[in-house]
Amino acid sequence: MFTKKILKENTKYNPLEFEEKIYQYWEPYFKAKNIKDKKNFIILIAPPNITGSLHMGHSLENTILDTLARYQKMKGFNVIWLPGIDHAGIATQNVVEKELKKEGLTRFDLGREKFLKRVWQWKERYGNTILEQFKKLGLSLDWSRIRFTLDKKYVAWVEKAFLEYYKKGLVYRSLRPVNFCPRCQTSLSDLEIEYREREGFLYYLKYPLKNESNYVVVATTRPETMLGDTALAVNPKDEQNFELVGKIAILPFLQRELPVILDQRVDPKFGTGILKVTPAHSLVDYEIALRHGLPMISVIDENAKMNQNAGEFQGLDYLTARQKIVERLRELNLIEKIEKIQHNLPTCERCGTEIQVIPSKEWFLKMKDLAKLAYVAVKRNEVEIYPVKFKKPYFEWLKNIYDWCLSRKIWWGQVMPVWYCRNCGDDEYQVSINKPKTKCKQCKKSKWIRTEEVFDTWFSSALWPFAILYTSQEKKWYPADIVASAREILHLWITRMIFSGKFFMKKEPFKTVFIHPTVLTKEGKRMSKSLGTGIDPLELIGKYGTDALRFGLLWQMSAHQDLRFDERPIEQGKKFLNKIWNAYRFYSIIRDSRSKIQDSRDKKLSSYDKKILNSLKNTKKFVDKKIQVYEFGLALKRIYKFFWHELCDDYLETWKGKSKNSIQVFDYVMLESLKLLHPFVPHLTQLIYLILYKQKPLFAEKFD
RNA sequence: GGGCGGGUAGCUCAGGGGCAGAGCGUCUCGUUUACACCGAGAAGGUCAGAGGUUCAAAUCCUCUCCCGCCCACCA
Repeated sequence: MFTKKILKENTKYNPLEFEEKIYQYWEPYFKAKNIKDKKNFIILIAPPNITGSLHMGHSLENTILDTLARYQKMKGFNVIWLPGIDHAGIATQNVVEKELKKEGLTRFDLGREKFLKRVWQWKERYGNTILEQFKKLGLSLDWSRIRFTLDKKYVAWVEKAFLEYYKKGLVYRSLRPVNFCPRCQTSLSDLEIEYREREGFLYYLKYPLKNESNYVVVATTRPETMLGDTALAVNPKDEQNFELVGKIAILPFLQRELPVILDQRVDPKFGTGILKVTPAHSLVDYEIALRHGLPMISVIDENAKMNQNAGEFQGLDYLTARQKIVERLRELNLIEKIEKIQHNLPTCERCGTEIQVIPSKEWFLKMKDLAKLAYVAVKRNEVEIYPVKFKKPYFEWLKNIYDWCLSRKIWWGQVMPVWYCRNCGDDEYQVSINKPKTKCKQCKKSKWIRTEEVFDTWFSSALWPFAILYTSQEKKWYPADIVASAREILHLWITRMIFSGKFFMKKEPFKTVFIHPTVLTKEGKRMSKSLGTGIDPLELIGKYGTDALRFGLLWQMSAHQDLRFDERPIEQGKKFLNKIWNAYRFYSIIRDSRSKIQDSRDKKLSSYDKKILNSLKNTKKFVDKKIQVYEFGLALKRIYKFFWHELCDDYLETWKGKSKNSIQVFDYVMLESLKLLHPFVPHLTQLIYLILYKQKPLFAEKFD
């Protein structure tokens, strides 16, 4: 199929003509299996979202891993690397909701069941798009084992894990203020919130003091939450306001008595240094309330409207209520001043709606002991985080961790194995995978209905390593040797995998975490679709081919430094491919023109032979050293220099005209160079191998 | 606010106490049978600024200025 004719006739190499064919040729050889006498090298993929489309981050991350995979294969390891995708709760639900919106529908019009059917349809149709795009990167993944986080087996793992946590007393249900998106109608974790800078006002409100003609001035951006105030607080170091401590302020409108307390979370420099404590609608205030035993009074509901505790303002939207309250306070002469300020508004990462903090009954996972497991695993180097500078934020996060809110009130996701009593409501519950046979303690009946709450997506992906690697068939594949990840999911994903693995498997899920560089724009800004600063890797593949893209990315990559993306190295890569192509054309011509017998008589090595052999040896040594520390850029640059300048410009030139070089050395150097190039520019080197050498995958060859 | 990193040739970056480097770009020359997606060569730098340590600083220390990334968050 790939004959010498191709090599002879093409003075230029066109990657677009061959790369797809080469990939098809490889696919059967990507199958993962256990091999006797070979040590495994296991790579854990970061499953992309089913809504995703290939971006530079994926491209870099997986190019690094594929290069490593091929390199390790050629070093003699049995490499295992399985593909998978994540159902990505809110992200996916939002995509389908957007689709519905075009038809003038909301998910509530369809109802839960029909909506979920629709999401599954969407998943069947588009869910594998990103994996198809992964193939375009040339990744050596075993496509016969695609895993999905809502596969039957996977779902079973997640349920089992939750049940196990529950039995050990680590799961609890509690009323607690959570971040809530009134549009998505779901609670959100801190990590799903985006702070957007907006112009707003800082209102200085007067709270009269009990039995005094004086008043206290409190600054707030959200006057409507005052109706839920249960205290005022000042910082213990704040001498100016210290005299207020112990006094009682009176809440306007509702006449509630608010004690003035001390708490270190208060910033004495903000506003007047006095904080109004609203435990139901602020996470910081809730923390203060816990410390001081303050009551929690909710005044805003899940639709961002004022509820029955809001007195005369009940039923108003929170913004309208804010206006009304300010108006009324003005009438009462209880506003000192209003200042314009820039502040960061918490918004829903997915839809941009302003977040409301409201109390909600949610399921929590106690983090104290689990955090310790994760902490110790890295402290003892059971898990190596590289570059090491990421250890510090890792430890800090674990030290200051809060309990993890596991439940979500969206529709798309894995439903929790929780049952509520039909008669008595959600205060009576059972945690069980199947419908419980027990009776409700209250009504003594057995009318259980399953909850509609789903798990936080990250709870499910935290189990990814053993859910995909530790199946009956492939038990030996846990733990993995390496996982690569972007910086921003260190806590969201990596940390949670570590304690999950330690808790359930009693063993770390991977030995090494490589936090790879972030791909920035040429101006050094973040690449982002919404900002329009992203560059589509597929376009670049269409323009230069996959090998060139891989070359360009790796060329720019350093293990420690973020990369400002530049297209020129990709162009350079394409030129390099042509150089390689022509070098082997030349080799083929020379090889054909000399008979083996004639040359094998000459066993003495020329100075050129010695020089190139020495250079090859040094290059290999250098490359090996750099790959071990993930310096793929430096490794590639060394190979480039060796091949282009030392091999082509100097050594090959000595084969023109009469040559006293050894043909054995020539053969050896050309084959070893091809192998050395392969992990970096796989398609081209494979093509040459098929033409000039064997009908075999090049990655099955071992380095000499 | 906390943490991390960067500022070296026109551009992208390497180097990390001992003669300032690479690739791309620019300029000059070269159409000899692998490749013009090429070859030979050249120009181009106060290593952000100031101070210090040292026989010696781009490199180590202190400060200043500028740029960025991640996390937290302003009531």
